[in-house]
Amino acid sequence: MDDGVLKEILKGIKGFRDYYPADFAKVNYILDIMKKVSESFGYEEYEGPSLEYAKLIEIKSGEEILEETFIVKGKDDRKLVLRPEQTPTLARMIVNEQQRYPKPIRWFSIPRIFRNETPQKGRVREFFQFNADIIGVDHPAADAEIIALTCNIIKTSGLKDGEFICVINSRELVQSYIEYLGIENYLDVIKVLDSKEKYIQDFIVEELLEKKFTASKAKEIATFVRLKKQKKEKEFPNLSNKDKEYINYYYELSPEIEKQKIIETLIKIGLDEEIAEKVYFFSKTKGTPSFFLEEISKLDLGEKASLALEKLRELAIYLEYFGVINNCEYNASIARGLDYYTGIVYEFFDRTGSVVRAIAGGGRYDQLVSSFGGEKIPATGIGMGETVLMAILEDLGRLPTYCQKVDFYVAPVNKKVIKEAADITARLRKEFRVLFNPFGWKLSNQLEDAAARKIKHMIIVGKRELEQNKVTLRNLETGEQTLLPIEGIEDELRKIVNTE
RNA sequence: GCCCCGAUAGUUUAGUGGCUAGAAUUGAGGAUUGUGGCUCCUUAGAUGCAGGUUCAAAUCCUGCUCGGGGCACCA
Repeated sequence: MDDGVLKEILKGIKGFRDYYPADFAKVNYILDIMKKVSESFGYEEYEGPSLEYAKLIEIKSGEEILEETFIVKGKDDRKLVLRPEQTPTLARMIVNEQQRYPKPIRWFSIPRIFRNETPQKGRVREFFQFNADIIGVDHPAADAEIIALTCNIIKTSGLKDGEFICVINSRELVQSYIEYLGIENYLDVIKVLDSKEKYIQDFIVEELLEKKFTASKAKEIATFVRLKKQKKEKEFPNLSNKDKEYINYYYELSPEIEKQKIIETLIKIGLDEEIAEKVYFFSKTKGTPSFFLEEISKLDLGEKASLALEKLRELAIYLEYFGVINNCEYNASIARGLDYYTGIVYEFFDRTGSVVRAIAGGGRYDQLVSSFGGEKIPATGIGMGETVLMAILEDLGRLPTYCQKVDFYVAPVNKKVIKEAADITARLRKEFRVLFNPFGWKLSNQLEDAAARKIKHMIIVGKRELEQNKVTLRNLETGEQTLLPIEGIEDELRKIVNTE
C-alpha cells in the first residue's frame, strides 16, 4: 500500500471521532449527568440495536430522511440503516411488548446515532443522543415533566437560567387554526412560514440585481443583513461605505419585507389576502406563556384550535409547578421537521451566542405507536445530542478539567517486595481505584510516573516498613508522608478519599 | 450539495523560491538499586495526498482529502 493511501486511512472517517481518554471523559461528564438525572426522575434505561430495517425509518419519517442515513446491506438484500434516531426503535419495542409494562412507561436511553450530514460546529456523523419518553398518558403534565427533566440536565451540566430557552408550540393549535381558516394544504403553509428568512434573502438579492449589482455582491450584502440580525456583523470587515448603507437600509426594512413576502407567497399558494394576513399575524405570536395565551385567545380560533390552546394553558400550569416556566417561551412559528409529531412540540436553544443550532428537541407523537399496528398509545419524548451542549460548555469553559481517576498508586521499592505489594493492592481494589506498578521500577521513576498522571496519593511498599507490618502513604501534592499499619489500612484510606 | 479560511513531529510552532526544514514540549532510554515534579546526556518524530510550473517548491498553480466557520438541511 502506498503512503498516501495509508495516511488517509489512519486519519479515520470524516465526521467520526476518536475519543482519547481526556475526550471521552468530557463526553462521559455529560452522559453521566443525563443518566443520573433521569434516574432521579424515576426513568428506566433501555437500549435497542444499532441497525434497523430501512423500512422502519422510512414508514415513520419519510423517504427523504434515508438520504442522510448510512445504509448497510443485509444478507437477504434488505436495506438496513445505522439508526438515525431512536424513536422508531422505541415505538417498535413498545408495539411488541407494551402489555408487559404498567403505564405510564418512563424510559430513557443514550444510543449512538448516525447521520450522514456535513460536519460543522456541534454536528458530527456519529454521536450520543439522549432520549427520554413517557408512553401511555395523554396529559400535558407528561410533556411538562419531559421539559423539566431536560432543563434539569442542561442546568446540572453547567448552563444557567437565561443561557438557554425552551421554545414550545402546539402543532395541533397551528394546524387546527389554519384549517379553521378554510385552508386545505396546511403543510404548504407551514413550509412557507418556516422559510421566511430565505424569502428576505431572495428579495434583497433580486432588488440589488436590478440595481446592477453583481450576483456575488448582492448575495454578500443579503448575507450581511442576516448576520447583522444575529449580531455577528463584526466578523465581516472590508466593506465600502456604500455597501454598509445598503445593509443598514435592508436591515431596517427587513420586518416589512418579511411581512410582505410571506403574505405574497401565501397568496401565491392560494390563500385570500385577508386570510394570509391572519396566518401571518398568528405565526408571529411569541413570548412568555402567559403573554402568548392571552394574545392567541383574542383570536377567533374555532373549536379544535381552542381545545389545543387549552392544552397549552394546562401545560403552563405544570411547567409552573415543576419550576421551569421561566426557562420556557411559547412561539407559534416553530414546527420541527418530523412528520410524526402530533401535538405539543418543544425545542431547546442556546442563548449565549455560542451555537445557533438546537440543543434538544421533542414533542408528542400520539399516532406513531398505533401506526405500527395495535391500539393507540399516546407518547411524548425528547432527543438531545451530546455535541451541541458540549460545544457550548466548552466555549464557556464550564467543562471539568481532566485527571486520571485513580485513588492510589502502589509503588514497591524493589523487586523483592512486589509480591507483598500485589497482595495489598488486591485487598485495596475491593474498595478503591488502585494503579499498581509491577515492573520493578526505581522509586524515583515511579514518583515521576505518578506525578505525570496527576495521581494524588502513593502507597510505598518497602522492606523497612514491612518489618513493622506498615506501609508509607505519601501525599504527592504536599510531599507529606505517614506510616500506616497494614492491618485496617482501609479505614484510614477511606477518610482520605472521602474528604476529597 | 454550496461558499470562505486553513493544513509543517503526538502537541504548540519557525521557515515570503535557494545549505542537511529549526525550536519548544511530549515519547523512549540513561546519569540515579528507597523519595518525584529540577538538571544533564542519548534517541525517536513533520512539510495531508496527487499532479504541474521551475535549475531549484514547505513556499507558486490545479485537483483531491481532512479540519474550522457559514449557507442549505437538520429526525
